[in-house]
Amino acid sequence: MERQEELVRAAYDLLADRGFEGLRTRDVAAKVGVNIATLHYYFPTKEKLIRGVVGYAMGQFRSTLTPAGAPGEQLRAHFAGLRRLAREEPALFTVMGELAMRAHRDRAIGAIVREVDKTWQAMLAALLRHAAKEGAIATEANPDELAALIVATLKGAFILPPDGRDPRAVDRQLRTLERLIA
Amino acid sequence: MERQEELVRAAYDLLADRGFEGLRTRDVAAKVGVNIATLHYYFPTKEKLIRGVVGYAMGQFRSTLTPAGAPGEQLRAHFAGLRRLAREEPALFTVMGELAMRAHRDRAIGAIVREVDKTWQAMLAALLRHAAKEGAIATEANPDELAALIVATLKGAFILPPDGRDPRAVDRQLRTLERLIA
DNA sequence: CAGTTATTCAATCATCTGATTGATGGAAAG
DNA sequence: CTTTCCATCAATCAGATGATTGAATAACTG
Repeated sequence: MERQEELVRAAYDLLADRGFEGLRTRDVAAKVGVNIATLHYYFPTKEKLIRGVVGYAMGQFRSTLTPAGAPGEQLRAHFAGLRRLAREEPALFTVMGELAMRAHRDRAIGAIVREVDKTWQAMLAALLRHAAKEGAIATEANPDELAALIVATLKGAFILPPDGRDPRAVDRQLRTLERLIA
Repeated sequence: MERQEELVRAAYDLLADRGFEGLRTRDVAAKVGVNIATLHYYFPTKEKLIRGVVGYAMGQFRSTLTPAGAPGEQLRAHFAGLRRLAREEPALFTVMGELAMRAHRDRAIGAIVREVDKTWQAMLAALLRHAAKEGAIATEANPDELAALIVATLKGAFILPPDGRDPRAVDRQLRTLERLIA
Protein backbone atom coordinates (compact mmCIF):
# COMPACT_ATOMS: atom_id res chain seq x y z
CA MET A 1 0.00 0.00 0.00
CA GLU A 2 1.12 3.56 -0.61
CA ARG A 3 2.55 5.36 2.39
CA GLN A 4 0.02 8.13 2.00
CA GLU A 5 -2.82 5.64 1.99
CA GLU A 6 -1.36 3.71 4.92
CA LEU A 7 -1.18 6.90 6.95
CA VAL A 8 -4.75 7.87 6.15
CA ARG A 9 -6.01 4.42 7.04
CA ALA A 10 -4.08 4.45 10.33
CA ALA A 11 -5.47 7.89 11.15
CA TYR A 12 -8.95 6.65 10.28
CA ASP A 13 -8.59 3.69 12.65
CA LEU A 14 -7.24 5.83 15.44
CA LEU A 15 -9.97 8.40 14.93
CA ALA A 16 -12.58 5.68 15.29
CA ASP A 17 -10.80 4.39 18.34
CA ARG A 18 -10.15 7.59 20.24
CA GLY A 19 -12.03 10.37 18.53
CA PHE A 20 -10.60 13.71 17.50
CA GLU A 21 -9.88 14.33 21.15
CA GLY A 22 -7.33 11.54 21.24
CA LEU A 23 -5.95 11.67 17.72
CA ARG A 24 -2.16 12.20 17.78
CA THR A 25 0.04 12.49 14.74
CA ARG A 26 2.76 10.57 16.60
CA ASP A 27 0.42 7.64 17.11
CA VAL A 28 -0.56 7.66 13.47
CA ALA A 29 3.07 7.55 12.39
CA ALA A 30 3.86 4.88 14.96
CA LYS A 31 0.96 2.74 13.79
CA VAL A 32 2.43 2.72 10.31
CA GLY A 33 5.90 2.22 11.76
CA VAL A 34 7.30 5.41 10.37
CA ASN A 35 8.94 8.57 11.65
CA ILE A 36 6.82 11.63 12.42
CA ALA A 37 8.79 13.61 9.91
CA THR A 38 7.74 11.11 7.27
CA LEU A 39 4.12 11.75 8.10
CA HIS A 40 4.71 15.46 7.72
CA TYR A 41 6.44 14.79 4.45
CA TYR A 42 3.16 13.51 3.04
CA PHE A 43 0.82 15.64 5.10
CA PRO A 44 2.35 19.01 5.98
CA THR A 45 -0.19 19.60 8.72
CA LYS A 46 -2.52 17.54 10.85
CA GLU A 47 -5.40 19.27 9.12
CA LYS A 48 -4.31 17.94 5.76
CA LEU A 49 -4.15 14.45 7.20
CA ILE A 50 -7.65 14.84 8.56
CA ARG A 51 -8.87 15.95 5.16
CA GLY A 52 -7.41 12.74 3.86
CA VAL A 53 -9.38 10.79 6.44
CA VAL A 54 -12.54 12.66 5.50
CA GLY A 55 -12.05 11.73 1.87
CA TYR A 56 -11.40 8.13 2.75
CA ALA A 57 -14.43 7.83 5.03
CA MET A 58 -16.76 9.55 2.63
CA GLY A 59 -15.53 7.34 -0.17
CA GLN A 60 -16.22 4.26 1.93
CA PHE A 61 -19.68 5.50 2.62
CA ARG A 62 -20.45 6.63 -0.88
CA SER A 63 -19.63 3.15 -2.13
CA THR A 64 -22.63 1.87 -0.20
CA LEU A 65 -24.98 4.37 -1.77
CA THR A 66 -25.37 2.65 -5.11
CA PRO A 67 -27.78 -0.18 -4.44
CA ALA A 68 -28.42 -2.64 -7.24
CA GLY A 69 -31.33 -4.91 -7.99
CA ALA A 70 -34.87 -4.46 -9.23
CA PRO A 71 -36.29 -0.97 -8.55
CA GLY A 72 -38.77 -2.27 -6.03
CA GLU A 73 -36.08 -4.18 -4.20
CA GLN A 74 -33.60 -1.33 -4.00
CA LEU A 75 -34.90 0.24 -0.84
CA ARG A 76 -34.84 -3.08 0.95
CA ALA A 77 -31.39 -3.79 -0.47
CA HIS A 78 -30.09 -0.44 0.71
CA PHE A 79 -31.24 -1.07 4.26
CA ALA A 80 -29.77 -4.55 4.18
CA GLY A 81 -26.49 -3.07 2.96
CA LEU A 82 -26.44 -0.63 5.84
CA ARG A 83 -27.07 -3.43 8.30
CA ARG A 84 -24.18 -5.39 6.83
CA LEU A 85 -21.93 -2.34 6.98
CA ALA A 86 -22.87 -1.79 10.62
CA ARG A 87 -21.78 -5.33 11.34
CA GLU A 88 -18.63 -5.47 9.25
CA GLU A 89 -17.24 -1.92 9.34
CA PRO A 90 -18.52 -0.30 12.53
CA ALA A 91 -15.53 2.04 12.55
CA LEU A 92 -17.02 3.85 9.59
CA PHE A 93 -20.03 4.92 11.59
CA THR A 94 -17.94 6.05 14.51
CA VAL A 95 -15.87 8.16 12.15
CA MET A 96 -18.99 9.53 10.51
CA GLY A 97 -20.21 10.53 13.95
CA GLU A 98 -16.96 12.28 14.75
CA LEU A 99 -17.09 14.10 11.44
CA ALA A 100 -20.71 15.07 11.99
CA MET A 101 -19.78 16.69 15.30
CA ARG A 102 -16.74 18.37 13.83
CA ALA A 103 -18.83 19.66 10.95
CA HIS A 104 -20.37 22.09 13.40
CA ARG A 105 -17.02 23.82 13.86
CA ASP A 106 -15.19 23.20 10.60
CA ARG A 107 -16.82 24.79 7.57
CA ALA A 108 -14.91 22.66 5.08
CA ILE A 109 -15.85 19.39 6.74
CA GLY A 110 -19.38 20.66 7.19
CA ALA A 111 -19.67 21.25 3.47
CA ILE A 112 -18.42 17.74 2.67
CA VAL A 113 -20.68 16.04 5.19
CA ARG A 114 -23.67 17.99 3.97
CA GLU A 115 -22.89 17.13 0.37
CA VAL A 116 -22.74 13.41 1.11
CA ASP A 117 -25.90 13.63 3.18
CA LYS A 118 -27.61 15.40 0.32
CA THR A 119 -26.59 12.69 -2.13
CA TRP A 120 -27.74 9.98 0.22
CA GLN A 121 -31.01 11.75 0.86
CA ALA A 122 -31.65 12.33 -2.83
CA MET A 123 -31.05 8.66 -3.53
CA LEU A 124 -33.44 7.67 -0.76
CA ALA A 125 -36.08 10.08 -2.03
CA ALA A 126 -35.82 8.57 -5.50
CA LEU A 127 -36.18 5.08 -4.10
CA LEU A 128 -39.16 6.17 -2.06
CA ARG A 129 -40.84 7.65 -5.11
CA HIS A 130 -40.25 4.42 -6.96
CA ALA A 131 -41.64 2.39 -4.10
CA ALA A 132 -44.64 4.67 -3.79
CA LYS A 133 -45.52 4.14 -7.45
CA GLU A 134 -45.48 0.42 -6.86
CA GLY A 135 -47.67 0.81 -3.83
CA ALA A 136 -44.99 -0.67 -1.64
CA ILE A 137 -45.22 2.21 0.78
CA ALA A 138 -47.93 2.93 3.30
CA THR A 139 -47.51 6.65 3.81
CA GLU A 140 -48.28 9.54 1.54
CA ALA A 141 -45.63 11.74 3.14
CA ASN A 142 -43.40 13.93 0.99
CA PRO A 143 -40.58 11.66 -0.21
CA ASP A 144 -37.94 14.33 0.33
CA GLU A 145 -38.93 14.98 3.91
CA LEU A 146 -39.28 11.30 4.54
CA ALA A 147 -35.81 10.74 3.12
CA ALA A 148 -34.40 13.46 5.37
CA LEU A 149 -36.06 11.76 8.29
CA ILE A 150 -34.56 8.41 7.42
CA VAL A 151 -31.10 9.91 7.17
CA ALA A 152 -31.52 11.51 10.57
CA THR A 153 -32.81 8.28 12.09
CA LEU A 154 -29.96 6.21 10.73
CA LYS A 155 -27.39 8.71 11.94
CA GLY A 156 -29.02 8.72 15.34
CA ALA A 157 -29.21 4.94 15.51
CA PHE A 158 -25.51 4.62 14.83
CA ILE A 159 -24.51 7.35 17.23
CA LEU A 160 -26.43 5.97 20.18
CA PRO A 161 -24.12 4.53 22.83
CA PRO A 162 -23.44 0.84 22.43
CA ASP A 163 -26.28 -0.78 24.29
CA GLY A 164 -24.68 -3.30 26.62
CA ARG A 165 -22.95 -4.78 23.59
CA ASP A 166 -26.15 -5.75 21.85
CA PRO A 167 -25.08 -5.49 18.24
CA ARG A 168 -28.61 -6.20 17.16
CA ALA A 169 -29.93 -2.91 18.54
CA VAL A 170 -29.12 -1.09 15.31
CA ASP A 171 -30.49 -3.99 13.37
CA ARG A 172 -33.78 -3.87 15.20
CA GLN A 173 -34.18 -0.15 14.73
CA LEU A 174 -33.55 -0.39 11.04
CA ARG A 175 -36.25 -3.01 10.76
CA THR A 176 -38.70 -0.94 12.79
CA LEU A 177 -38.09 2.03 10.54
CA GLU A 178 -38.51 -0.12 7.48
CA ARG A 179 -41.83 -1.43 8.75
CA LEU A 180 -43.01 2.04 9.68
CA ILE A 181 -42.70 3.39 6.16
CA ALA A 182 -43.52 0.25 4.21
CA MET B 1 -23.73 31.72 41.52
CA GLU B 2 -21.46 29.23 43.25
CA ARG B 3 -17.95 28.99 41.89
CA GLN B 4 -18.37 25.30 41.29
CA GLU B 5 -21.52 25.89 39.31
CA GLU B 6 -19.96 28.77 37.38
CA LEU B 7 -17.07 26.57 36.37
CA VAL B 8 -19.33 23.76 35.23
CA ARG B 9 -21.47 26.15 33.23
CA ALA B 10 -18.39 27.69 31.61
CA ALA B 11 -17.07 24.24 30.75
CA TYR B 12 -20.47 23.34 29.35
CA ASP B 13 -20.48 26.41 27.11
CA LEU B 14 -16.94 25.80 25.93
CA LEU B 15 -17.69 22.15 25.28
CA ALA B 16 -20.62 23.14 23.11
CA ASP B 17 -18.44 25.68 21.36
CA ARG B 18 -15.32 23.65 20.69
CA GLY B 19 -16.06 20.04 21.54
CA PHE B 20 -13.95 17.80 23.73
CA GLU B 21 -11.17 18.29 21.25
CA GLY B 22 -10.89 21.97 22.09
CA LEU B 23 -11.82 21.97 25.76
CA ARG B 24 -9.02 23.49 27.87
CA THR B 25 -9.07 23.90 31.61
CA ARG B 26 -7.29 27.22 31.26
CA ASP B 27 -10.07 28.56 29.06
CA VAL B 28 -12.69 27.39 31.50
CA ALA B 29 -10.98 29.19 34.35
CA ALA B 30 -10.44 32.29 32.22
CA LYS B 31 -14.11 32.37 31.22
CA VAL B 32 -15.06 32.52 34.87
CA GLY B 33 -12.26 35.01 35.50
CA VAL B 34 -10.46 32.82 37.95
CA ASN B 35 -7.04 31.25 38.36
CA ILE B 36 -6.42 27.73 37.08
CA ALA B 37 -5.48 26.64 40.55
CA THR B 38 -8.92 27.71 41.71
CA LEU B 39 -10.49 25.44 39.15
CA HIS B 40 -8.35 22.59 40.41
CA TYR B 41 -9.37 23.44 43.93
CA TYR B 42 -12.96 22.57 43.06
CA PHE B 43 -12.23 19.94 40.45
CA PRO B 44 -8.97 18.07 41.15
CA THR B 45 -8.83 16.76 37.61
CA LYS B 46 -10.25 17.64 34.23
CA GLU B 47 -12.20 14.39 34.35
CA LYS B 48 -14.01 15.49 37.51
CA LEU B 49 -14.93 18.75 35.81
CA ILE B 50 -16.28 16.84 32.85
CA ARG B 51 -18.35 14.69 35.17
CA GLY B 52 -19.79 17.92 36.48
CA VAL B 53 -20.69 18.97 32.97
CA VAL B 54 -22.32 15.61 32.31
CA GLY B 55 -24.45 16.01 35.40
CA TYR B 56 -25.42 19.53 34.43
CA ALA B 57 -26.32 18.63 30.86
CA MET B 58 -28.27 15.55 31.84
CA GLY B 59 -30.13 17.56 34.46
CA GLN B 60 -31.03 20.15 31.84
CA PHE B 61 -32.30 17.46 29.57
CA ARG B 62 -34.13 15.50 32.21
CA SER B 63 -36.05 18.62 33.14
CA THR B 64 -37.61 18.55 29.69
CA LEU B 65 -38.76 14.98 30.05
CA THR B 66 -41.75 15.64 32.25
CA PRO B 67 -44.44 16.92 29.92
CA ALA B 68 -47.64 18.23 31.42
CA GLY B 69 -51.14 18.49 30.03
CA ALA B 70 -53.92 16.07 29.23
CA PRO B 71 -52.70 12.51 28.52
CA GLY B 72 -53.62 12.75 24.88
CA GLU B 73 -51.82 16.06 24.50
CA GLN B 74 -48.61 14.96 26.17
CA LEU B 75 -46.95 13.49 23.13
CA ARG B 76 -47.63 16.61 21.13
CA ALA B 77 -46.50 18.74 24.06
CA HIS B 78 -43.28 16.80 24.36
CA PHE B 79 -42.42 17.34 20.72
CA ALA B 80 -43.30 21.00 21.01
CA GLY B 81 -41.04 21.25 24.04
CA LEU B 82 -38.17 19.70 22.14
CA ARG B 83 -38.68 22.15 19.30
CA ARG B 84 -38.59 25.03 21.73
CA LEU B 85 -35.47 23.66 23.38
CA ALA B 86 -33.78 23.32 19.99
CA ARG B 87 -34.48 26.99 19.40
CA GLU B 88 -33.64 28.37 22.80
CA GLU B 89 -30.87 26.12 24.10
CA PRO B 90 -29.13 24.63 21.09
CA ALA B 91 -25.95 24.21 23.11
CA LEU B 92 -27.62 21.42 25.03
CA PHE B 93 -27.94 19.31 21.91
CA THR B 94 -24.38 19.93 20.87
CA VAL B 95 -23.21 18.83 24.29
CA MET B 96 -25.47 15.79 24.16
CA GLY B 97 -23.89 14.91 20.85
CA GLU B 98 -20.39 15.25 22.27
CA LEU B 99 -21.34 13.08 25.20
CA ALA B 100 -22.92 10.52 22.94
CA MET B 101 -19.67 10.20 21.01
CA ARG B 102 -17.59 10.08 24.16
CA ALA B 103 -19.88 7.43 25.58
CA HIS B 104 -18.29 5.03 23.13
CA ARG B 105 -14.94 5.38 24.91
CA ASP B 106 -15.84 6.29 28.48
CA ARG B 107 -17.75 3.60 30.34
CA ALA B 108 -18.95 5.96 33.06
CA ILE B 109 -20.37 8.48 30.62
CA GLY B 110 -21.77 5.66 28.54
CA ALA B 111 -23.71 4.39 31.52
CA ILE B 112 -25.13 7.83 32.24
CA VAL B 113 -26.12 8.53 28.67
CA ARG B 114 -27.76 5.14 28.37
CA GLU B 115 -29.65 5.67 31.58
CA VAL B 116 -31.07 9.00 30.43
CA ASP B 117 -31.89 7.54 27.04
CA LYS B 118 -33.69 4.69 28.74
CA THR B 119 -35.74 7.07 30.87
CA TRP B 120 -36.60 9.15 27.85
CA GLN B 121 -37.50 6.10 25.83
CA ALA B 122 -39.66 4.65 28.61
CA MET B 123 -41.53 7.92 28.89
CA LEU B 124 -42.09 8.01 25.15
CA ALA B 125 -43.30 4.42 25.15
CA ALA B 126 -45.81 5.22 27.88
CA LEU B 127 -47.06 8.23 25.95
CA LEU B 128 -47.36 6.13 22.82
CA ARG B 129 -49.37 3.49 24.65
CA HIS B 130 -51.68 6.19 25.94
CA ALA B 131 -52.06 7.69 22.51
CA ALA B 132 -52.70 4.27 20.99
CA LYS B 133 -55.55 3.64 23.40
CA GLU B 134 -57.12 6.90 22.35
CA GLY B 135 -56.69 5.97 18.72
CA ALA B 136 -54.48 8.98 18.14
CA ILE B 137 -51.85 6.84 16.49
CA ALA B 138 -51.86 5.32 13.05
CA THR B 139 -49.42 2.48 13.51
CA GLU B 140 -49.70 -0.75 15.42
CA ALA B 141 -45.95 -0.98 15.93
CA ASN B 142 -44.52 -2.04 19.28
CA PRO B 143 -44.47 1.11 21.45
CA ASP B 144 -41.06 0.28 22.90
CA GLU B 145 -39.41 -0.16 19.54
CA LEU B 146 -41.19 2.88 18.21
CA ALA B 147 -39.96 4.87 21.18
CA ALA B 148 -36.40 3.69 20.56
CA LEU B 149 -36.77 4.76 16.98
CA ILE B 150 -37.98 8.21 17.95
CA VAL B 151 -35.06 8.68 20.30
CA ALA B 152 -32.66 7.71 17.55
CA THR B 153 -34.33 10.01 15.07
CA LEU B 154 -34.26 12.99 17.38
CA LYS B 155 -30.61 12.42 18.20
CA GLY B 156 -29.83 12.14 14.54
CA ALA B 157 -31.80 15.24 13.67
CA PHE B 158 -29.89 17.31 16.18
CA ILE B 159 -26.52 15.94 15.23
CA LEU B 160 -26.86 16.60 11.52
CA PRO B 161 -24.63 19.43 10.38
CA PRO B 162 -26.31 22.82 10.48
CA ASP B 163 -27.94 23.11 7.10
CA GLY B 164 -26.89 26.46 5.71
CA ARG B 165 -28.19 28.07 8.87
CA ASP B 166 -31.74 26.92 8.37
CA PRO B 167 -32.92 26.65 11.95
CA ARG B 168 -36.20 25.23 10.74
CA ALA B 169 -34.62 22.02 9.46
CA VAL B 170 -34.92 20.35 12.85
CA ASP B 171 -38.39 21.76 13.21
CA ARG B 172 -39.49 20.29 9.92
CA GLN B 173 -38.09 16.87 10.71
CA LEU B 174 -39.82 16.74 14.05
CA ARG B 175 -43.12 17.53 12.36
CA THR B 176 -42.56 14.88 9.70
CA LEU B 177 -41.86 12.31 12.37
CA GLU B 178 -44.93 13.37 14.30
CA ARG B 179 -47.09 13.02 11.21
CA LEU B 180 -45.59 9.64 10.39
CA ILE B 181 -46.61 8.06 13.67
CA ALA B 182 -49.85 9.96 14.32
C1' DC C 1 -8.21 39.13 69.17
C1' DA C 2 -5.92 34.52 68.16
C1' DG C 3 -6.43 30.47 65.76
C1' DT C 4 -8.35 27.90 62.13
C1' DT C 5 -10.36 27.00 57.82
C1' DA C 6 -11.84 28.16 53.13
C1' DT C 7 -10.57 30.55 48.69
C1' DT C 8 -7.71 32.49 45.59
C1' DC C 9 -3.48 33.60 43.22
C1' DA C 10 1.37 33.89 40.94
C1' DA C 11 4.77 31.02 39.59
C1' DT C 12 6.37 26.84 38.08
C1' DC C 13 6.68 21.75 36.49
C1' DA C 14 6.73 17.86 33.62
C1' DT C 15 4.93 16.24 29.86
C1' DC C 16 2.69 16.28 25.54
C1' DT C 17 2.22 17.73 20.86
C1' DG C 18 2.50 19.57 16.18
C1' DA C 19 6.06 20.89 13.48
C1' DT C 20 10.98 21.75 11.63
C1' DT C 21 15.81 20.90 10.50
C1' DG C 22 19.71 18.82 8.70
C1' DA C 23 21.63 14.52 7.57
C1' DT C 24 21.60 9.75 5.37
C1' DG C 25 20.82 6.09 2.10
C1' DG C 26 19.11 4.61 -2.13
C1' DA C 27 17.13 4.92 -6.66
C1' DA C 28 16.94 7.28 -11.08
C1' DA C 29 19.13 10.20 -14.62
C1' DG C 30 22.89 11.71 -17.39
C1' DC D 1 30.62 7.28 -11.75
C1' DT D 2 28.53 11.36 -10.44
C1' DT D 3 24.68 14.19 -9.83
C1' DT D 4 20.00 14.77 -8.57
C1' DC D 5 15.83 13.66 -6.45
C1' DC D 6 12.90 10.98 -3.31
C1' DA D 7 11.91 8.99 1.08
C1' DT D 8 13.17 8.45 5.61
C1' DC D 9 15.14 9.26 10.15
C1' DA D 10 17.20 11.17 14.68
C1' DA D 11 17.18 15.15 17.13
C1' DT D 12 15.17 19.15 18.50
C1' DC D 13 12.00 23.29 19.09
C1' DA D 14 8.35 26.19 20.70
C1' DG D 15 4.20 26.41 22.49
C1' DA D 16 0.35 24.21 24.77
C1' DT D 17 -1.55 21.77 28.61
C1' DG D 18 -2.95 19.45 33.00
C1' DA D 19 -1.42 19.76 37.35
C1' DT D 20 1.17 21.28 41.77
C1' DT D 21 3.19 24.27 45.29
C1' DG D 22 3.57 27.67 48.65
C1' DA D 23 2.04 32.01 49.94
C1' DA D 24 -1.50 35.58 50.59
C1' DT D 25 -6.12 36.92 51.84
C1' DA D 26 -10.67 36.55 53.55
C1' DA D 27 -14.03 34.46 56.38
C1' DC D 28 -15.38 32.11 60.23
C1' DT D 29 -14.88 30.27 65.27
C1' DG D 30 -14.31 30.48 70.00
